[in-house]
Amino acid sequence: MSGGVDLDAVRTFVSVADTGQFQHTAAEMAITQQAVSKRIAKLEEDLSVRLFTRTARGAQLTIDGQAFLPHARELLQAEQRAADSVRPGRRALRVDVINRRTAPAALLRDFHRGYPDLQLDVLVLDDSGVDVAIAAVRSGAIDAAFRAITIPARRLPDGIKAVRVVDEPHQLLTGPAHKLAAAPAVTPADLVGHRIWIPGILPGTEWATYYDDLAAEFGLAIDPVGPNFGTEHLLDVLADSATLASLVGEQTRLLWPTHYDLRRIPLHDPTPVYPHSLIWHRDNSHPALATLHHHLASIRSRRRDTGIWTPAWATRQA
Amino acid sequence: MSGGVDLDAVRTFVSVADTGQFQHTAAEMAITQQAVSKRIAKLEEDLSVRLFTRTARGAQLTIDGQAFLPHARELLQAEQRAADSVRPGRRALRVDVINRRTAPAALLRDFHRGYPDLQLDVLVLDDSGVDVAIAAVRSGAIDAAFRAITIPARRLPDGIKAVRVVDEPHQLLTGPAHKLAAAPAVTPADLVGHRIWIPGILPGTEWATYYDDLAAEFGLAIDPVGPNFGTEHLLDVLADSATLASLVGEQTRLLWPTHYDLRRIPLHDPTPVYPHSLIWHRDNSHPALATLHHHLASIRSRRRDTGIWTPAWATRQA
DNA sequence: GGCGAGCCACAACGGCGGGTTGTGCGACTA
DNA sequence: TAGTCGCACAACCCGCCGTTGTGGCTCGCC
Repeated sequence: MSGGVDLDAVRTFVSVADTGQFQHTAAEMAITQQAVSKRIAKLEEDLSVRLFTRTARGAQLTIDGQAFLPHARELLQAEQRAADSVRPGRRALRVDVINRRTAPAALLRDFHRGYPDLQLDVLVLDDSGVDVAIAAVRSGAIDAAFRAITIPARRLPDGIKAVRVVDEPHQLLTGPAHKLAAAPAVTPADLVGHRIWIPGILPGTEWATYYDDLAAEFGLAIDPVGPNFGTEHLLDVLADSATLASLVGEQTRLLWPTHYDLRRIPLHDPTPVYPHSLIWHRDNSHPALATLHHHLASIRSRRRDTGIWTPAWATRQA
Repeated sequence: MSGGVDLDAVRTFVSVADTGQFQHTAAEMAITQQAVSKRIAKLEEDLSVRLFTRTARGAQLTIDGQAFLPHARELLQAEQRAADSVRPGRRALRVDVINRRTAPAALLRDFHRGYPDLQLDVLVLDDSGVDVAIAAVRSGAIDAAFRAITIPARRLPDGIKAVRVVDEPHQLLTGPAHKLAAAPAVTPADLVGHRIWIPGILPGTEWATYYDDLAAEFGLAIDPVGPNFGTEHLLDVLADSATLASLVGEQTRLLWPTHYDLRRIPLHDPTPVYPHSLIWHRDNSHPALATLHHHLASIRSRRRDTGIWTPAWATRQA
């Protein structure tokens, strides 16, 4: 029960399965036939199963070998993808999002669906904050970031570019017992006096800035404090509460038990939207970055410009 | 450019990423802290990238490390699946099909969709022929097989059971210039005098037996000979031919360029169906096998019993 | 500010895994 | 039956990777 599988052995196995002969593989991999024999033998011992039947003119897959083969190929491809994800120079396009349930994440899923051949890595930088993202883009560690730009455009570091690409409308999320649960739509003014609970927002982050401004603008009681026990817990509390509500992005896909009977209620007059900008470096020549720009250009036309609200700092941007 | 990645190093990497400390990982993996340090260092060298920033109270992922982490997890899962596919005793349910484009393969895809947690391996035994499949089931090398049983039920080896589960209707496949291309449906009798081309059928296989009987029954000219250049070639030839047609399973999903304009024409009065039986061993106690039986039972009711044709040997079965 | 604690890296050493060469054995062929 | 082809076993040996021992760095605490 060593458990561990040697990838070189797996590579050797696949080669033998393809060529049908230990010797071919030996030549191909520039080792001796005996080494191939040993590798296969060890792999068979590790898996405690026989992979080939040795005949006088080669090796033939056993049924176990046939079952193992596709998994072996998949394993090697996974290794390739893993190595490619950090390969300096020609790695996957690396894009940062604030979190995986916001509109940009959904947008990137669509992008990936449209260009499945492009290597794409979506990641969530641990320390939230635009500065961190900008620094990462500047250093070349990541290729792009979807963030809300809370600082004036002219103060961006040299070479850093940013364009507002996605406005994510917010919706009110309530349980069935909430006073606004039956409303077809509500305005921000309707929310005055109601408690809005958005747990897990750390002070000083983009989120905090946005919700602070939103609360100040409309006189709302947005309560960002309180421990974040995860989305499930939030939904759990909302489902039973007549006084608490929350705000979620329109495209945020949440899963909850049907008996929770939560409601999503659109916001109007105006609709608060979260302004996501794409941030990238002027000199970044990653080919997939151009493709991403292209993809975004085809989407940007769908953006609404009237009836929406954003913080003052967002309207100062290009 | 060693290229090869050591899975033990990857395991170590993931552990350090989770715990945040080399020492924790060392204790967890029952090795020394120095060994962990070396493994990570070597992995970083292999990938020529820095994965952690070492601090005074632990190790923190770099951005490259964050990008690598999900791929590393995926890689380890792939290793697990590969090992599980042959793990004696509790390996994945192993089911043989005649080929991956027939109805049983589609059925297994549905089965897998319905029970995604079950480990399932679909394989195509190289040497076609029922006997091979039966022998494999008998030896326990595979758990089940979808095959056409061409021998009487009573002659099955002891312990081997078989039940006819899927009848796959055949359709005529023609190019736009074919004389029958515009017909909404045809009968086998309509095919007399037309050339039916089904390349790649080896003599002595289940397929050959079936098509021989079909041809004899209705006086058809089914031409199984000729080299098999692959499906693309077959479609290519059909698209341009006014005299050649082929037979395909109703559920066979073929992809062809739209300008080929190929037609699938149902067969009636009677509809030739290919009788797939599930073959398994009475004493096989693999839990997923019971689930498969359950799944099949819920489907079997959809089988038509009238207006179909099968070879005589098929009707002799239970 | 100095001292101790915690955590990681470097150095020297040793065992063993995995490569090599050399040889043997079984199967198919002429 | 001799020859060839293809894989396995044996002996050897190098290098990798683990160990122990130690040093350096950065905290936090008195």
